[in-house]
Amino acid sequence: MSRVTSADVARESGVSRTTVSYVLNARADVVLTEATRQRVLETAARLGYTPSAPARALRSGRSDLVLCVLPDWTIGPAIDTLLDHLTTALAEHGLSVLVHIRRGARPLSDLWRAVTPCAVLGLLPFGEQDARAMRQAGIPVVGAALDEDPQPDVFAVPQASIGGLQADHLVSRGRRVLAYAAPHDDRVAAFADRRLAGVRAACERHGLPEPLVTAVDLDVASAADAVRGWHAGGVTGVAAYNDEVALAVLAGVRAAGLDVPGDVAVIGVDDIPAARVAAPALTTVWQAIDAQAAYLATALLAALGLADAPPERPDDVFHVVPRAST
Amino acid sequence: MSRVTSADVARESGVSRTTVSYVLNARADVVLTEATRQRVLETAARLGYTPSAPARALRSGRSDLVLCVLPDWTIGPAIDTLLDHLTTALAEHGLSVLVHIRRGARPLSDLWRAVTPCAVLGLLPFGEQDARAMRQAGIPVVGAALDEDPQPDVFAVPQASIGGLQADHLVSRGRRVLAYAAPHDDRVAAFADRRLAGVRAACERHGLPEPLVTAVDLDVASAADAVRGWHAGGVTGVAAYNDEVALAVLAGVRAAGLDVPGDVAVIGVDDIPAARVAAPALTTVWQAIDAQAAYLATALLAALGLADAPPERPDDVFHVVPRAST
DNA sequence: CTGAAAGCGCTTACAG
DNA sequence: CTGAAAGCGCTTACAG
Repeated sequence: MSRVTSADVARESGVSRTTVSYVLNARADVVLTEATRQRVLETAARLGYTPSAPARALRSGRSDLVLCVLPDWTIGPAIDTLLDHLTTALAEHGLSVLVHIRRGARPLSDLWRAVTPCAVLGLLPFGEQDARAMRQAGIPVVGAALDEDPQPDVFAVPQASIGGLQADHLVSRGRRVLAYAAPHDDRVAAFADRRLAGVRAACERHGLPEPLVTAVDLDVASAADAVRGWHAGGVTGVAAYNDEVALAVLAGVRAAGLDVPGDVAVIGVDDIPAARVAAPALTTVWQAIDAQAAYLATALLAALGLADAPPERPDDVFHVVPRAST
Repeated sequence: MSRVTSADVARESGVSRTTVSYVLNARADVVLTEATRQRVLETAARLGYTPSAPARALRSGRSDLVLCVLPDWTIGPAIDTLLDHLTTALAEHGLSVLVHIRRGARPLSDLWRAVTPCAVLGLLPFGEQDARAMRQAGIPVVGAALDEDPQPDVFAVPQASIGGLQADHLVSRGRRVLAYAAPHDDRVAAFADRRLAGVRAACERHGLPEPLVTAVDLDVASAADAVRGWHAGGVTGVAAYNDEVALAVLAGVRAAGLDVPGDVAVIGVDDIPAARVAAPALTTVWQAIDAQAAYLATALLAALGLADAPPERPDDVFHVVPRAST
């Protein structure tokens, strides 16, 4: 049982491969008799014909694969949701998602040259050199990035604003001395630093002292140490890098014999399922992953000339979900 | 700046494309002068030559893409880790991972026929028809599946054993009336049912009554309702589908004014970061995702004749991590 | 309105 | 030891 080709469909339909190609690609500029069209379509379906992706790619110099480059750290549930949405949205246009997890400093160029994707979606900042080379080769590059990326076609979630939102919320709860619970994982440092910058800026804006910054491991002992340090420094509000760190801080506060939010208020980022059922329920920053995914998908389709409409930047990208911990 | 082809390398090196192909594919059965070999290698590097994946795929009828089929629900952090490991392990052999998230009942056949992957990795059970068609087309199919899959080349995490482990642990803590906290999400029903079956079997083995089964939403109210029901039924130990459900149960116990583990012991599955810092710290079943990923990668490479050694089934696939909640 | 022919970039029998 | 030629499956000018 070898592969069914367009030649098979042509022979069975009594037409040439050219005609088969015209029919199957629904070329509007070519006029065909309806009878021929129907016959070819019917034969293709009956034979279970699927065009060979490699052959099309070789012919056109462009595959129908979208190369999706991920950072080598896990963003958590967000990345799952994002990929899920992207895969679905792109599949509707016949595009498949090829996931590449970026490891070490191995150059991206080998991969994209080999795969000849029709577009590249970066969920992390590329090296400038890689991006330029891809654009030169005519491959649209769309990406999510950190806030100060200068590319106009890059959708950046303003990480600093997330920190600002956290700080503003703590201030609205009457907290005047803040701390930042940083992650210990260096791989997320780029994100953590920008969120911290947002907290810093907000403190300055509100005329508060600089926030105390402490790295917190995801265990009770580490968090309790941090909490004791902050308490000694008069801290009454803690902005955590994400919900996992925030949950560790909650545990640290308990271990230190203090009360949330009485002694110290805590706010995270992500709204993971565990946040809602924490003790006390964790206030957090919710991110509209769906909207971000939809934006990226549309931006990508637009870059390929496949979108119905240009992408609309989502406006409510994130907001505070107030709960008992603040 | 158009693509660098093997013809370019041939011309620059003063040899034929045949020779270039022989050198670059390091064919052991062909003897070439070392000088020629070096010259070709050097030219290829200087020109930045990358063989066209589509062209190779068209020629050989097989791409270097591994199609990885995921279920349409998110398994959580486990899937991230798994993909991460797989991508890395396969990249060492020049293989790329193409992720496909299964949606609805759309047939898999279109995708694999179009992509012509060199292998398919299923992280969910396939339809028997799809699997047979792929095997007939000569595409190795490797997969993780639920426990009672009959295929010998399928690596199945025995889901029922996870439930059994949970129940055994609760019994070892002196609990004689158990409940099962099931997820509300139908998409994970296949997993949940098998884990529950394991709990049931363990209860029978220990001469305990049938476990009470209640679906628990990931919020306090739903969990509190469930807890009150169980308490009225004399339940003293709860096995939860996963850690997220278990954390909800902890919150429900608190809301119901009861004590963990005094009144009721709780055990989850996954060991997510939040489990360790929960109040009280959550006992859970740890799964060796790394080992599973390594096994799958090796099994896949073996099926392709690329592995150094046949895969060794990991033995410690999971074990209980005892903490304060039991 | 439809077909014969070329060519995308690669590898591999087959000759020299 | 190396080269000329064919062919993987597709699409698209170019002729009829």
